[in-house]
Amino acid sequence: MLLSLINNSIQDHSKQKYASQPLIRPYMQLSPQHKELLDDALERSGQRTTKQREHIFSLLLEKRDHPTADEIYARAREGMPSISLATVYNCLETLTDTSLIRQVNFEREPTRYCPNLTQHAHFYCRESGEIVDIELSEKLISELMATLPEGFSAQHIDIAYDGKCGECHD
Amino acid sequence: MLLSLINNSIQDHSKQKYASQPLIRPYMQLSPQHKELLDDALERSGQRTTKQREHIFSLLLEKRDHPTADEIYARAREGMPSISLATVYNCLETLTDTSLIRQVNFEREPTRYCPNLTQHAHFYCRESGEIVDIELSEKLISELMATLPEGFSAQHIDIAYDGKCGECHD
DNA sequence: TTTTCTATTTAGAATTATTCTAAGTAGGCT
DNA sequence: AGCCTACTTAGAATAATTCTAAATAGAAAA
Repeated sequence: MLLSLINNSIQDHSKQKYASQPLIRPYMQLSPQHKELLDDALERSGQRTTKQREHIFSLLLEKRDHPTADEIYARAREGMPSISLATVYNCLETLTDTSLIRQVNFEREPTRYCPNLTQHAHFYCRESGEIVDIELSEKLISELMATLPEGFSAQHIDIAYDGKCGECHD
Repeated sequence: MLLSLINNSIQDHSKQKYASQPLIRPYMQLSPQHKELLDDALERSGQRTTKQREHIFSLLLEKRDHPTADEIYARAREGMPSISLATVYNCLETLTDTSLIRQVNFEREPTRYCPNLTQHAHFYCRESGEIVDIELSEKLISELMATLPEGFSAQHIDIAYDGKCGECHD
């Protein structure tokens, strides 16, 4: 299971036709587990699984950084040159709405996308621009919830640190 | 001291000239304490105190919600009809840079401005749109800091809850 | 299979918050 | 009084995102 997730990013070109066309990066390297996850989530909300949605989802799972829509668009075109930016936005919206990925915002910078669905915060390094996931303990989350006034209930807490990451320290 | 802050919002029209013009809301209701705070902060960073900057600052202190630039622009024009939106943006930037106010962002919505400089989180009510300051204990802040990996240091933590506020609960 | 029907994709226009530009203004300093 | 620079102003420019309308795809019906 763990292995299959890691192998996500390793491609098998062996089944491709002998290329008379220049070799392009094939799309859809989704593991069966992730494919099922995607299909189920889309079906549950009455939407179709499309090549574009699979492609975008697989890109996000493969390279686990926090790309913007533009960056995803650039990566997506490598394996699917005809995809449009509007479709990238549409797919990202669909994946977000079906809780397969989440959006991450820093100040008013372009929205970034993240396939890590565990409760976690983000650390933004001002030096390198790097964004790092910070796991949060259940205890900390419940303390944060307990801080709310009587009668308030939160569906979500968004926590963003900014400063200097380990790499960028003297 | 506390009284003078509260009285901020109460206007004294008595010193105005007998109006041959329609009476407009005068600007600059800054208490001496806040005036000094503003003057000092601006002077320290080599900038001037202007009518516009005083006006914007006083508006933010007077009504302690979390207005957007547009809302501030609308309020500002009541007492200063000739002010421009660009100036509102400029003033807000200056006040932010001199740490007299802070910016608050939710998702990619328009930036909001907040004169509360204590360490606090924001609660955004999806029902009423209300934004409420949530005070955070020192203990909680240091626990959040302690959660960071070795070698990381944060200048700032941005915490935004969203859900239903007390008013909007059944 | 062929047809039908609706969801999806696409290109490009539109929107919107914010920043930039260049010209005018104000007010402290010689 | 005149100069100098910071500030304000109106409007143009920018950039991320959403909208629009036409083309496409692929599931379901016939």
